Amino acid sequence: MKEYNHKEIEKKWQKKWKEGGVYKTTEQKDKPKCYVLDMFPYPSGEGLHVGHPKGYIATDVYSRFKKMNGFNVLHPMGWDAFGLPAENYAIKNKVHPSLAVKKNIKRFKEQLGKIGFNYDWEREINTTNPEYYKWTQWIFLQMFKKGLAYESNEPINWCPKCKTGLANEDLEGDKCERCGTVVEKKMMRQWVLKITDYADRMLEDLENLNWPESIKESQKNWIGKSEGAEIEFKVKSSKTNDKKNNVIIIHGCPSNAEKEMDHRTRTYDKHWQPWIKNILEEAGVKVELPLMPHPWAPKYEEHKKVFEKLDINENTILIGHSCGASFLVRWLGETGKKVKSLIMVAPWKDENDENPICGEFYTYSVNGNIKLQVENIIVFTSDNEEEIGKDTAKLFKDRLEAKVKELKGHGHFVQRHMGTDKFPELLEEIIQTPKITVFTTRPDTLFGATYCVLAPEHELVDELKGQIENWDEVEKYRDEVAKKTEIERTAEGKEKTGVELKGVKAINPANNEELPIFIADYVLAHYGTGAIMAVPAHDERDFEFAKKFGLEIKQVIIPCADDSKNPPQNGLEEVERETVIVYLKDAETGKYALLNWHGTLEGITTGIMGGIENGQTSEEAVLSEIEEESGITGVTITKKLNWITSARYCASHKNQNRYAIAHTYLAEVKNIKSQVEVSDKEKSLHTLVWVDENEVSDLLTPDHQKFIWKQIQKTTYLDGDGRLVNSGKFDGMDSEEAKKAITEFVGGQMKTTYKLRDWVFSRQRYWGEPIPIIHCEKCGAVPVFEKNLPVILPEVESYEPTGTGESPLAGISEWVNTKCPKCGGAGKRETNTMPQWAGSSWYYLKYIDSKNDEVLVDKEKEKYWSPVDVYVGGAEHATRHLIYARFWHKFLYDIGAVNYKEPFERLQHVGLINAEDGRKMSKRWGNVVNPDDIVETFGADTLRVYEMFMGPFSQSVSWSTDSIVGPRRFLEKVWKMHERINDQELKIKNDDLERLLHKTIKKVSEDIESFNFNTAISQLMILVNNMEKEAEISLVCYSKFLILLSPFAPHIAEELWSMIGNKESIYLSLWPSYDESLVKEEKINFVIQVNGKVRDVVLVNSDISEEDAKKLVLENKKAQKWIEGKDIKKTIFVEGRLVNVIV
RNA sequence: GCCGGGGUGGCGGAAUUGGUAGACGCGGUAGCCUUAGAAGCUAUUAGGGGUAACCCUGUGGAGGUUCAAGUCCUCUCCCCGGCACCA
Repeated sequence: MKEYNHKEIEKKWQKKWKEGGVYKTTEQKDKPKCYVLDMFPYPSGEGLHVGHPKGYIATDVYSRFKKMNGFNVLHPMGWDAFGLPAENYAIKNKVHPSLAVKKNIKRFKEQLGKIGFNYDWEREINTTNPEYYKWTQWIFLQMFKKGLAYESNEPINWCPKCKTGLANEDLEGDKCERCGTVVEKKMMRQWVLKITDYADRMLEDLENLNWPESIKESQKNWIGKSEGAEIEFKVKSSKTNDKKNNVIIIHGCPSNAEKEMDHRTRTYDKHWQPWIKNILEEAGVKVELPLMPHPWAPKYEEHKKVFEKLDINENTILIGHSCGASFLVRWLGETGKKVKSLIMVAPWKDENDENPICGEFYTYSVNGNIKLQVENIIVFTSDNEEEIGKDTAKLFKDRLEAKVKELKGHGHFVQRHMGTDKFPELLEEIIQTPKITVFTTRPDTLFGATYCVLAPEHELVDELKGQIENWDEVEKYRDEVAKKTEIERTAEGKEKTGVELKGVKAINPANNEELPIFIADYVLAHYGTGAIMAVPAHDERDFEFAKKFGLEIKQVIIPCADDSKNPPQNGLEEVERETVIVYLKDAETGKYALLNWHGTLEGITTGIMGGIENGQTSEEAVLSEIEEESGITGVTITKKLNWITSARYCASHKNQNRYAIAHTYLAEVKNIKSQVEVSDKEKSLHTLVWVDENEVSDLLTPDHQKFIWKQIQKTTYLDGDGRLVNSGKFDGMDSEEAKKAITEFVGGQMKTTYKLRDWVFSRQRYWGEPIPIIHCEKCGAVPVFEKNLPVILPEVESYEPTGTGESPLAGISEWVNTKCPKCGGAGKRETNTMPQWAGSSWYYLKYIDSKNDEVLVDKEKEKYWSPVDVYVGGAEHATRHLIYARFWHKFLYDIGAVNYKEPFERLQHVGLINAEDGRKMSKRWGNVVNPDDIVETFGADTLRVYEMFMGPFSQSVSWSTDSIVGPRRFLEKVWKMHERINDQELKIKNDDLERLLHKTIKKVSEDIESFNFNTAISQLMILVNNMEKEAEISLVCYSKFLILLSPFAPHIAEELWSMIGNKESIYLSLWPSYDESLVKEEKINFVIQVNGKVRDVVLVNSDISEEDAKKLVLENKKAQKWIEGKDIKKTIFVEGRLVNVIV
């Protein structure tokens, strides 16, 4: 028998497989399919190291296994060759990227070829082929057409070394993920994809994917959904408002004019006009409310004289009520006077109204043919349908609406009777109050907001410039912040900084309190609304800021802990109690007094505590409780805790649940001698103990007391839910309920916010897909006609980045200058290219139909092969490739290009292989192991088995050339065993071996399915070790074993397979099945325990009955030794496993 | 800080999901074979005690539940990965 010569065997079979075309994808539609996919590599110049193939070996094993189990298998490979790595390599080595890529691909393919993969190379794709990127461009165009690709001018991440803009996903902290350079913010026109539109769906569909939990978490985190509310805070200025607008109110004709008029002031106090005048004047608006002549019988001619004397100009807002409104319309129509706004309040009366005075509106506007020079018209129609009749009201409203549209083209209608006391729309129009819109996830804490913070960049700051008294200081701070990088701004543990905007205040809409406004860099401009309400009592960051700036901290949530030892019982009445808890310190020893409770509360340890009696202050309650429970007097209260806490528990002696609100104190006593006698009753309830400070937390038993103790030591904010306090009518409400209630109360909006930002999609580099857009002066950004795709990446003399923010493509005028596809005029091509992630966002679809030039992918084929059944790759793609690809896929689903909502059904992480020194394999460290060398020395099969055997597949491990001999020895054994095959003997003689074979088939099958390759191989080794002991090995057993081995070591398996007389490739044979009855052991090692300790192990039939087992124990000498002379209390029997005797 | 995954011999790692802890492999030790080495083969290899039969201890640490805990619960320490002033 010849030696195991791996070189010869591997070379021979690799050639035969290629020539025989065994790995060509089969597509019989009646068979189930299995799409097994690797994350395709970018072909770097360094070639493969030994870590790269690990994932490819796994997919190879898996797909071979599936193939032999009757599946049509799709297992393709391709190249992700656009992007910075290839381009930088090309620049460094002074070759054109396309040449470099070609060369690198060739080298990669050679290296992969030596390992013996079953890839179907007929479906190979390359993202840099025009036939491929035609479709990448096509997808972009579809997105553009759906409004998902847009141009934007925002500060983006600019890497000064790579000289290109980067998406958020391309950063590691504040550094470029590629080169480690700190990125800058740079304003730049860029293409952006609206990935945020898909945030919710990507989040939702994550649930059903068979993906590692860690990746799902990362994606959830990255998408960062949080639900909260947007709430508006009005800004009040202490300076008089310098608004240019003046308001003139023209009252109507009160139904009872003479009676209602205050004859002394000659105004109508009971009407809304003086009220609104007050509000507006308080807000700094100049208001006139002229008294019109003959209020009880108004006449237009009289009004006209008054109008002419008023200061009505283009900044004027006119408010007319009833006939006042009608006269104004007529007057404006007649004079053509320009005004800013006309607000008509209930200018009603139908045209048949016999009162000619109020009919003016109809005469001169609805029925007349006039033009008004008014910027904005607002009409409040009456909703008092009873008064004017339903039909009339509707008719009137419809006509009025039509008329105003005709007059101005816009204007809006609010159906509201003016007798009510709220008309915010009206006031908004006039006052134009600046507002801070904040985003919060905790609207329940609104009453605890004690200041507001804007991001320094917030545009409201500019708007308020005139009102801010310390503008110099504000500007200085903004400059400082602008200079910092994101990381410097957000570094943890950094002292909070900020500047108050003096002269302006925010109004808390919940309680109308005036709050100071700050700008501070702890508030980020790009998240939420760029503004927050600060609730220092319940938010860590606000708390720190408030402490530093000495701002008010106001508790509005009482945290509540249900006592786990004594939880509230369902169905019992809940009684609220005000209580005190005090932690008393002995000033001399530093120890604290705690109570160990007795009776029904046995086992409970607390601080000194008790209820506050009627008429007592809480301080008095503290002193009296200490005296009653400990007898100690002369106590000084040293601190009242800022926070009120609470607990719910069951007071079983009173048959009630209690909600105890606890005021907490620290107290100290200097001389414990001055004691009074503790009553017997108190003594029977508890014992006082003194303990060290660091023991207190461990000893306290009720959860909320532990919590309080922690709060005492931290003196910090309270996060979490609870009941509301200091919150007006919401006091006592649970925070969860209050979130909605308070948001509604202040007219806020429930709102969902995401951390995910839109995808910055343009790169200012050469080596990428050209963005298929033409810019035309007339038509703007125009898509290239689909029939003109692909837009070929032109040859260029210098492909190095320009650094000016323009791609090298911008320099090729003959390429840039083209015709606008829309108008035929002069147009310029978009010169930015797509990022590296573009081509990889959909490549898995092209494998399905790689040669199709008509469509992206044939839908029928896609329906058969999609989704990818198993996708194998590194965890580093969690928040880039895997988010982008899901986004594109969902988009393609929406436009009907694909059949399924998700691209990758199951995802498996491949753990990295580090170098022997534990570091990453890298040229830099000189610790790279080249697979070519391993294949040369040990063989591809050994490499494959070793990499699968190293450890759990998803875990990273260090390479060890020493350990590789194990798998090699294993294959040698397999090889040598061939000598002992008895090909006459078809049956396995040895029953045990047959059972082991079936067990092995089962285990290996299950383990490959679940990617536990290491244990599958270990089981194969066990089988081989046992087969080795046999003098003769049956052909059946050996054949089945070879099939089990073949996914891992295809070359040696194929060679031995043919040596035992098979003509067809082992790849085409059927995976063996196992007999369930043979998987179970016939005899088992049955464990005999005494008191839970193993005392003996005996070989018995696996179906031993409980009675036999018990007998067995009594007969067992070793067990008897432990049982003798003792009573058997209990015997536990576990079927097929053990018997345990308790004595 | 938050989220996720871990911690088992000298090393990589198994453990039927609560039932013999250390499978399989590397390494080590002793022996066989050999002129010698390599390879191979045999035995042994968690730690401690004992001539031995055998006994005790043991899965980062401390408690707990259970007849029985690497596995479940509570607290705690350490390592790896992700996110990080996200309101």
